[in-house]
Amino acid sequence: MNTKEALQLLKEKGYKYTEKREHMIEYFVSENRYRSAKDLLENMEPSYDGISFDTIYRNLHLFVQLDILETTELNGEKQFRLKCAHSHHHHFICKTCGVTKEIHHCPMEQISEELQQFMIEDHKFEIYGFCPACK
Amino acid sequence: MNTKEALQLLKEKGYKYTEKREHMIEYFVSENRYRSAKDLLENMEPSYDGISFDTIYRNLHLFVQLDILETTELNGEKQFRLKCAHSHHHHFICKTCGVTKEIHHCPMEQISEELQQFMIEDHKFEIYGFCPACK
DNA sequence: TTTACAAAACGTAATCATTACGATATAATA
DNA sequence: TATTATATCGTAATGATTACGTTTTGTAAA
Repeated sequence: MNTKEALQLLKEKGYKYTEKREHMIEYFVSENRYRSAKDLLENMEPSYDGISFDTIYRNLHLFVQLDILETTELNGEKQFRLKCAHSHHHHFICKTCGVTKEIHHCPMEQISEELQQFMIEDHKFEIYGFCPACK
Repeated sequence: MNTKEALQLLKEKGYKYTEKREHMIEYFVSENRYRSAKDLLENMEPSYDGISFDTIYRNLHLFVQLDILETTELNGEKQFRLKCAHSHHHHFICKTCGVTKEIHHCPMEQISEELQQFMIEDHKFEIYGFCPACK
Protein backbone atom coordinates (compact mmCIF):
# COMPACT_ATOMS: atom_id res chain seq x y z
CA MET A 1 0.00 0.00 0.00
CA ASN A 2 1.40 3.38 -1.04
CA THR A 3 -0.04 6.90 -0.96
CA LYS A 4 -1.39 6.75 -4.51
CA GLU A 5 -3.17 3.45 -4.00
CA ALA A 6 -4.70 4.68 -0.75
CA LEU A 7 -5.98 7.91 -2.32
CA GLN A 8 -7.35 5.92 -5.25
CA LEU A 9 -9.19 3.66 -2.82
CA LEU A 10 -10.73 6.68 -1.07
CA LYS A 11 -11.93 8.04 -4.40
CA GLU A 12 -13.41 4.69 -5.47
CA LYS A 13 -15.39 4.48 -2.28
CA GLY A 14 -16.76 7.98 -2.73
CA TYR A 15 -14.73 9.78 -0.09
CA LYS A 16 -13.42 13.21 -0.86
CA TYR A 17 -9.82 14.15 -1.46
CA THR A 18 -8.40 16.50 1.12
CA GLU A 19 -4.88 17.68 1.70
CA LYS A 20 -5.08 16.51 5.31
CA ARG A 21 -5.97 12.97 4.28
CA GLU A 22 -3.05 12.86 1.90
CA HIS A 23 -0.76 14.18 4.60
CA MET A 24 -1.99 11.55 7.07
CA ILE A 25 -1.42 8.72 4.63
CA GLU A 26 2.00 10.04 3.71
CA TYR A 27 2.87 10.16 7.38
CA PHE A 28 2.14 6.46 7.81
CA VAL A 29 3.85 5.54 4.54
CA SER A 30 7.03 7.29 5.59
CA GLU A 31 6.95 6.09 9.22
CA ASN A 32 6.17 2.45 8.39
CA ARG A 33 5.69 1.50 12.04
CA TYR A 34 3.03 1.76 14.77
CA ARG A 35 2.20 5.35 15.76
CA SER A 36 -0.51 6.76 18.01
CA ALA A 37 -3.20 9.36 17.29
CA LYS A 38 -1.14 11.76 19.38
CA ASP A 39 1.99 11.12 17.28
CA LEU A 40 -0.01 11.88 14.17
CA LEU A 41 -1.54 15.01 15.68
CA GLU A 42 1.88 16.33 16.65
CA ASN A 43 3.12 15.71 13.15
CA MET A 44 0.16 17.54 11.58
CA GLU A 45 -0.08 20.56 13.89
CA PRO A 46 2.83 22.56 12.45
CA SER A 47 1.29 22.33 8.96
CA TYR A 48 -2.36 22.64 9.97
CA ASP A 49 -2.80 24.97 12.89
CA GLY A 50 -5.87 24.18 14.97
CA ILE A 51 -6.50 20.77 13.38
CA SER A 52 -9.30 19.03 15.24
CA PHE A 53 -9.33 15.75 17.16
CA ASP A 54 -12.38 14.93 15.14
CA THR A 55 -10.41 15.04 11.91
CA ILE A 56 -7.63 12.86 13.31
CA TYR A 57 -9.82 10.15 14.79
CA ARG A 58 -12.50 10.12 12.10
CA ASN A 59 -9.89 9.59 9.43
CA LEU A 60 -7.90 7.04 11.40
CA HIS A 61 -11.05 4.95 11.79
CA LEU A 62 -11.98 5.45 8.16
CA PHE A 63 -8.55 4.26 7.08
CA VAL A 64 -8.76 1.19 9.31
CA GLN A 65 -12.18 0.41 7.89
CA LEU A 66 -10.83 0.71 4.33
CA ASP A 67 -7.84 -1.52 5.17
CA ILE A 68 -5.38 1.29 4.59
CA LEU A 69 -4.21 1.06 8.21
CA GLU A 70 -4.09 -1.72 10.75
CA THR A 71 -4.35 -1.19 14.47
CA THR A 72 -3.33 -2.63 17.81
CA GLU A 73 -3.46 -1.52 21.41
CA LEU A 74 -0.41 -0.85 23.56
CA ASN A 75 -0.94 0.04 27.22
CA GLY A 76 -4.23 1.80 26.80
CA GLU A 77 -3.39 3.64 23.60
CA LYS A 78 -4.45 2.65 20.11
CA GLN A 79 -1.59 2.35 17.66
CA PHE A 80 -1.84 2.52 13.88
CA ARG A 81 0.41 1.50 11.02
CA LEU A 82 0.14 1.12 7.28
CA LYS A 83 -1.50 -2.18 6.40
CA CYS A 84 0.93 -4.81 5.23
CA ALA A 85 -0.53 -5.89 1.93
CA HIS A 86 0.83 -9.41 1.57
CA SER A 87 -0.15 -12.70 3.15
CA HIS A 88 -1.34 -13.19 6.72
CA HIS A 89 1.33 -12.71 9.32
CA HIS A 90 2.00 -11.35 12.81
CA HIS A 91 4.38 -8.79 14.28
CA PHE A 92 7.20 -8.27 16.66
CA ILE A 93 6.67 -4.70 18.00
CA CYS A 94 9.36 -2.52 19.56
CA LYS A 95 8.08 -1.02 22.81
CA THR A 96 10.20 2.08 22.36
CA CYS A 97 9.81 3.15 18.76
CA GLY A 98 6.95 1.04 17.40
CA VAL A 99 9.05 -0.55 14.67
CA THR A 100 7.72 -3.93 13.58
CA LYS A 101 9.16 -7.12 12.18
CA GLU A 102 6.97 -9.63 10.44
CA ILE A 103 6.60 -13.09 11.93
CA HIS A 104 5.76 -15.67 9.32
CA HIS A 105 4.27 -18.24 11.61
CA CYS A 106 0.64 -18.32 12.58
CA PRO A 107 -0.25 -20.43 15.62
CA MET A 108 -3.85 -20.83 14.49
CA GLU A 109 -2.88 -23.54 12.02
CA GLN A 110 -2.27 -25.96 14.85
CA ILE A 111 -5.19 -25.46 17.17
CA SER A 112 -8.47 -25.86 15.33
CA GLU A 113 -9.45 -29.11 17.02
CA GLU A 114 -8.89 -27.68 20.50
CA LEU A 115 -11.80 -25.27 19.97
CA GLN A 116 -14.48 -27.36 18.26
CA GLN A 117 -17.33 -25.96 20.35
CA PHE A 118 -16.22 -22.33 20.15
CA MET A 119 -16.92 -19.75 17.48
CA ILE A 120 -13.56 -18.21 16.57
CA GLU A 121 -13.77 -14.64 15.32
CA ASP A 122 -10.28 -13.27 15.64
CA HIS A 123 -6.85 -13.81 17.10
CA LYS A 124 -3.84 -11.81 18.15
CA PHE A 125 -0.24 -12.95 18.27
CA GLU A 126 2.25 -10.23 19.05
CA ILE A 127 5.77 -10.26 20.41
CA TYR A 128 6.98 -7.25 22.38
CA GLY A 129 10.50 -6.09 23.13
CA PHE A 130 13.22 -3.88 21.75
CA CYS A 131 14.53 -3.63 18.22
CA PRO A 132 18.29 -3.65 17.50
CA ALA A 133 18.36 0.17 17.45
CA CYS A 134 16.53 0.60 20.77
CA LYS A 135 17.84 -2.24 22.91
CA MET B 1 -4.73 -20.15 43.39
CA ASN B 2 -7.57 -20.05 45.92
CA THR B 3 -8.72 -17.43 48.43
CA LYS B 4 -6.69 -18.86 51.29
CA GLU B 5 -3.45 -18.99 49.32
CA ALA B 6 -3.96 -15.45 48.08
CA LEU B 7 -4.59 -14.07 51.58
CA GLN B 8 -1.57 -15.98 52.85
CA LEU B 9 0.54 -14.39 50.13
CA LEU B 10 -0.65 -10.90 51.10
CA LYS B 11 0.28 -11.57 54.71
CA GLU B 12 3.73 -12.91 53.82
CA LYS B 13 4.48 -9.80 51.81
CA GLY B 14 3.44 -7.55 54.68
CA TYR B 15 0.13 -6.32 53.32
CA LYS B 16 -2.76 -5.95 55.71
CA TYR B 17 -5.82 -8.12 55.83
CA THR B 18 -9.06 -6.32 55.02
CA GLU B 19 -12.52 -7.64 54.44
CA LYS B 20 -12.63 -5.85 51.09
CA ARG B 21 -9.50 -7.59 49.88
CA GLU B 22 -10.94 -10.94 50.82
CA HIS B 23 -14.17 -10.07 49.05
CA MET B 24 -12.30 -9.02 45.90
CA ILE B 25 -10.31 -12.23 45.80
CA GLU B 26 -13.41 -14.32 46.42
CA TYR B 27 -15.11 -12.54 43.56
CA PHE B 28 -12.39 -13.57 41.13
CA VAL B 29 -12.21 -17.09 42.53
CA SER B 30 -15.92 -17.60 42.02
CA GLU B 31 -16.08 -15.89 38.62
CA ASN B 32 -13.03 -17.65 37.16
CA ARG B 33 -13.05 -15.54 33.98
CA TYR B 34 -12.01 -12.07 32.82
CA ARG B 35 -13.89 -9.24 34.55
CA SER B 36 -13.38 -5.47 34.45
CA ALA B 37 -12.82 -2.99 37.27
CA LYS B 38 -16.40 -1.86 36.72
CA ASP B 39 -17.74 -5.41 37.07
CA LEU B 40 -15.89 -5.72 40.35
CA LEU B 41 -17.11 -2.35 41.58
CA GLU B 42 -20.71 -3.27 40.81
CA ASN B 43 -20.29 -6.51 42.71
CA MET B 44 -18.82 -4.75 45.76
CA GLU B 45 -21.14 -1.74 45.98
CA PRO B 46 -24.12 -3.49 47.58
CA SER B 47 -21.93 -4.79 50.39
CA TYR B 48 -19.69 -1.75 50.80
CA ASP B 49 -21.61 1.44 50.22
CA GLY B 50 -19.43 4.25 48.90
CA ILE B 51 -16.41 2.06 48.13
CA SER B 52 -13.78 4.16 46.35
CA PHE B 53 -12.22 3.80 42.91
CA ASP B 54 -8.93 4.08 44.67
CA THR B 55 -9.59 0.90 46.63
CA ILE B 56 -10.66 -1.02 43.55
CA TYR B 57 -7.76 -0.02 41.31
CA ARG B 58 -5.05 -0.02 43.97
CA ASN B 59 -5.91 -3.56 44.94
CA LEU B 60 -6.32 -4.80 41.39
CA HIS B 61 -2.82 -3.57 40.59
CA LEU B 62 -1.46 -5.00 43.81
CA PHE B 63 -2.96 -8.39 43.01
CA VAL B 64 -1.50 -8.34 39.50
CA GLN B 65 1.89 -7.44 40.94
CA LEU B 66 1.66 -10.35 43.41
CA ASP B 67 0.62 -12.77 40.65
CA ILE B 68 -2.80 -13.32 42.19
CA LEU B 69 -4.48 -11.93 39.08
CA GLU B 70 -3.52 -11.78 35.42
CA THR B 71 -4.67 -9.06 33.08
CA THR B 72 -5.43 -8.32 29.45
CA GLU B 73 -6.99 -5.50 27.51
CA LEU B 74 -10.24 -5.76 25.56
CA ASN B 75 -11.38 -2.74 23.56
CA GLY B 76 -9.91 -0.11 25.81
CA GLU B 77 -10.82 -1.72 29.09
CA LYS B 78 -8.49 -3.69 31.34
CA GLN B 79 -9.77 -7.14 32.23
CA PHE B 80 -8.67 -9.23 35.19
CA ARG B 81 -8.92 -12.89 36.10
CA LEU B 82 -7.49 -15.21 38.70
CA LYS B 83 -4.00 -16.30 37.71
CA CYS B 84 -3.87 -19.78 36.31
CA ALA B 85 -1.26 -21.43 38.47
CA HIS B 86 -0.01 -24.20 36.21
CA SER B 87 2.33 -24.24 33.25
CA HIS B 88 2.60 -21.52 30.60
CA HIS B 89 -0.38 -21.33 28.29
CA HIS B 90 -2.62 -18.95 26.37
CA HIS B 91 -6.35 -18.28 26.24
CA PHE B 92 -9.37 -18.30 24.08
CA ILE B 93 -11.54 -15.44 25.45
CA CYS B 94 -15.28 -15.10 24.97
CA LYS B 95 -16.13 -11.57 23.83
CA THR B 96 -19.50 -11.68 25.52
CA CYS B 97 -18.93 -13.17 28.97
CA GLY B 98 -15.16 -13.22 29.42
CA VAL B 99 -14.99 -17.00 29.90
CA THR B 100 -11.63 -18.46 28.93
CA LYS B 101 -10.36 -21.76 27.59
CA GLU B 102 -6.73 -22.68 27.89
CA ILE B 103 -4.70 -23.18 24.73
CA HIS B 104 -1.81 -25.52 25.28
CA HIS B 105 0.28 -24.43 22.38
CA CYS B 106 2.77 -21.61 22.55
CA PRO B 107 3.94 -20.18 19.22
CA MET B 108 7.15 -18.84 20.76
CA GLU B 109 8.75 -22.27 20.65
CA GLN B 110 9.09 -22.06 16.90
CA ILE B 111 10.35 -18.58 16.23
CA SER B 112 13.52 -17.91 18.20
CA GLU B 113 15.81 -17.81 15.20
CA GLU B 114 13.60 -15.29 13.37
CA LEU B 115 14.40 -12.67 16.02
CA GLN B 116 18.12 -13.07 16.70
CA GLN B 117 18.81 -9.33 16.76
CA PHE B 118 15.78 -8.40 18.86
CA MET B 119 15.38 -8.39 22.62
CA ILE B 120 12.17 -10.27 23.37
CA GLU B 121 10.43 -9.20 26.56
CA ASP B 122 6.93 -10.52 26.28
CA HIS B 123 4.35 -11.99 23.97
CA LYS B 124 0.61 -12.25 23.64
CA PHE B 125 -1.38 -14.94 21.91
CA GLU B 126 -5.12 -14.70 22.38
CA ILE B 127 -8.06 -16.05 20.44
CA TYR B 128 -11.34 -14.15 20.55
CA GLY B 129 -14.86 -15.30 19.79
CA PHE B 130 -17.88 -16.79 21.49
CA CYS B 131 -18.07 -19.67 23.92
CA PRO B 132 -20.66 -22.47 23.46
CA ALA B 133 -23.06 -20.72 25.87
CA CYS B 134 -22.86 -17.32 24.17
CA LYS B 135 -22.64 -18.15 20.47
C1' DT C 1 -5.54 -2.98 76.49
C1' DT C 2 -4.27 1.06 75.05
C1' DT C 3 -1.26 3.61 71.99
C1' DA C 4 1.20 4.67 67.91
C1' DC C 5 1.86 4.42 63.28
C1' DA C 6 1.96 2.85 58.72
C1' DA C 7 -1.21 1.17 55.51
C1' DA C 8 -5.82 1.28 53.60
C1' DA C 9 -9.88 3.47 52.33
C1' DC C 10 -12.79 7.49 51.43
C1' DG C 11 -14.45 11.26 48.65
C1' DT C 12 -13.62 13.57 45.00
C1' DA C 13 -10.95 15.96 41.56
C1' DA C 14 -7.63 15.51 37.79
C1' DT C 15 -5.90 13.29 33.78
C1' DC C 16 -5.75 11.02 29.41
C1' DA C 17 -7.52 8.98 25.36
C1' DT C 18 -11.37 9.03 22.72
C1' DT C 19 -15.98 10.35 21.03
C1' DA C 20 -19.65 13.60 19.99
C1' DC C 21 -21.85 17.59 17.98
C1' DG C 22 -23.55 22.10 16.24
C1' DA C 23 -21.69 25.44 13.21
C1' DT C 24 -18.83 26.45 9.32
C1' DA C 25 -16.00 25.47 5.28
C1' DT C 26 -14.93 22.93 1.22
C1' DA C 27 -14.60 19.22 -2.63
C1' DA C 28 -17.20 17.24 -6.16
C1' DT C 29 -20.43 17.57 -9.79
C1' DA C 30 -24.56 19.26 -11.98
C1' DT D 1 -21.22 29.12 -10.61
C1' DA D 2 -24.63 26.96 -7.56
C1' DT D 3 -25.79 23.04 -4.97
C1' DT D 4 -25.10 19.65 -1.76
C1' DA D 5 -23.09 16.16 0.79
C1' DT D 6 -18.96 15.56 3.16
C1' DA D 7 -15.11 17.25 5.93
C1' DT D 8 -13.38 20.10 9.38
C1' DC D 9 -13.36 23.19 13.35
C1' DG D 10 -13.87 24.31 18.08
C1' DT D 11 -14.99 22.61 21.95
C1' DA D 12 -17.59 19.95 25.21
C1' DA D 13 -18.78 15.31 26.86
C1' DT D 14 -17.59 10.70 28.06
C1' DG D 15 -15.39 6.78 30.17
C1' DA D 16 -11.60 4.55 32.16
C1' DT D 17 -8.04 5.32 35.14
C1' DT D 18 -5.01 7.81 38.34
C1' DA D 19 -4.05 11.08 42.04
C1' DC D 20 -4.36 13.10 46.54
C1' DG D 21 -5.49 15.28 51.09
C1' DT D 22 -8.09 13.57 54.85
C1' DT D 23 -9.90 10.06 57.71
C1' DT D 24 -10.13 5.35 59.26
C1' DT D 25 -8.31 0.97 60.51
C1' DG D 26 -5.04 -3.27 61.13
C1' DT D 27 -1.17 -4.44 63.47
C1' DA D 28 2.11 -4.80 66.87
C1' DA D 29 4.75 -2.64 70.48
C1' DA D 30 4.40 -0.51 75.03
